[in-house]
Amino acid sequence: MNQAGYAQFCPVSMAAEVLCTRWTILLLRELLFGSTRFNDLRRGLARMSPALLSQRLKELEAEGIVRRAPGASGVLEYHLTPAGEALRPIVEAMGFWGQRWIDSELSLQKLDAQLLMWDMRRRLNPAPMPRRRCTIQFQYPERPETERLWWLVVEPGKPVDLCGIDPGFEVDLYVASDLRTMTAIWMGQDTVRAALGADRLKLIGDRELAAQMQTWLGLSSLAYAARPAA
Amino acid sequence: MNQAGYAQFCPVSMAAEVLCTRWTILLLRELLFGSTRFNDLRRGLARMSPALLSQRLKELEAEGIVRRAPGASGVLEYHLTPAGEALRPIVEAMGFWGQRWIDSELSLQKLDAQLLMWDMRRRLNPAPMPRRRCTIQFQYPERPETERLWWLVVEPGKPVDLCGIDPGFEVDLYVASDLRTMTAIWMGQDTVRAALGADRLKLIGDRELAAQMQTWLGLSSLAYAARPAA
DNA sequence: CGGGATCCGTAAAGATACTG
DNA sequence: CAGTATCTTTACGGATCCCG
Repeated sequence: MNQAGYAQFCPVSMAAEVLCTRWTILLLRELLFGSTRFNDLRRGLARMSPALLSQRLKELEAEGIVRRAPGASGVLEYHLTPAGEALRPIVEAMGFWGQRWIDSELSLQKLDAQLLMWDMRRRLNPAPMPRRRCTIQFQYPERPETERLWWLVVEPGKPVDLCGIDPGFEVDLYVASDLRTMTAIWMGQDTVRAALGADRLKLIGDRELAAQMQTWLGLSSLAYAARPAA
Repeated sequence: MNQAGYAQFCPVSMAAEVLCTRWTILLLRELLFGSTRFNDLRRGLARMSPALLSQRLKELEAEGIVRRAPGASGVLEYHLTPAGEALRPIVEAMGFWGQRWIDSELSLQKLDAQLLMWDMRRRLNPAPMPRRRCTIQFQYPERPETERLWWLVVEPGKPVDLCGIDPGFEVDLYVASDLRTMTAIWMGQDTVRAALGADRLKLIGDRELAAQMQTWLGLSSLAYAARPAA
């Protein structure tokens, strides 16, 4: 973006020089939503090359938005500084605008199972689930093999685990739908109940877990801006 | 920015595809601040090529953010649609963030007399001025010739006029300073009184007009987010 | 496996000139 | 006034490789 940027003293211009380069807003979204490690960031930014991710992280560090430091385990972690945390209203405002003014059909043409599952892992609410390990398998039968099957493993006291290959545990609940339906539920444009009723979603297994799905699933943090169906 | 964009259903991603291309945020700033014509937009975007400006306007029109139509005088005008007006919180949030977190020294290294004067023309408040035509000349003696002298002509009932060449009227007030000082005043980081006291600003002419300068000058619409001097 | 660096082809943007 | 046309420079994407 730079070769001296826009050369304007206006603070909008100064901010745009920092924020409006390719992938930067999405990288900040991942950091604001809690990812801290290089390869976790990559999971939310599937089509961003690692070279560019590395470059952007360095730029954000130089601009005082990101701090790079080894975490508890000794592995490098990237955290937002106060200046970076202060960007949250901007990223949220962009999300709300997108929800309100972009045709949801356009969004639903850009399905991404990895991004959806990764975001679900992050927002899943274990509170209404049984106090034991629960394994939930998601099936998207129409997708290519690499993104057809996913497992979420929820264990009390541990972070939720997302697997793309069978973790070997007995499955408590099977969730089957097309990826579009699950994405629409996640974005607040559809509901578990409506999708079940219209046969776009099937739940097989633990009755309790199935009944509570709308609750433990949570929703995208941007879902509450959703436009009511036209 | 595109070759299929980011390929993510997330609304932040959808918004970023629209907003985070070079010059787009600054173009929206100009439209949000009230410019409607191609060459007026160019005045606020000095280093943007007309080819790219034309391209961006077409893109924004295709995205439903800008409407292109002939104005009352028959000349083409660009206006924001409701979807475009809804972007105001985002652009404002970026301005506030820039004011709060970018070192003002960095901003003041990107002085731009044309941008400053054009913004002053837009925000000038004629209310405290005499009820007759007033001509104010600004001098930036250290600048290259093309941006050294500016005239603001304020006439009751007419839009404020900005000239880069002598309009020929008798000057009511001469304002002389370095461009940095006037920009800092405009951004709320300095005041007329302080600059006068420190001899960074000189006012010659109508006493009344000079005394009221801080009032009729107005300030950048982003000035109230200014960080107090360290 | 985490965290990158390198190389090369393509796409976007800048500079400048020109036009209906 | 409201843009095109053309040419050069820069940024980005994608594949591959490296190293602790």
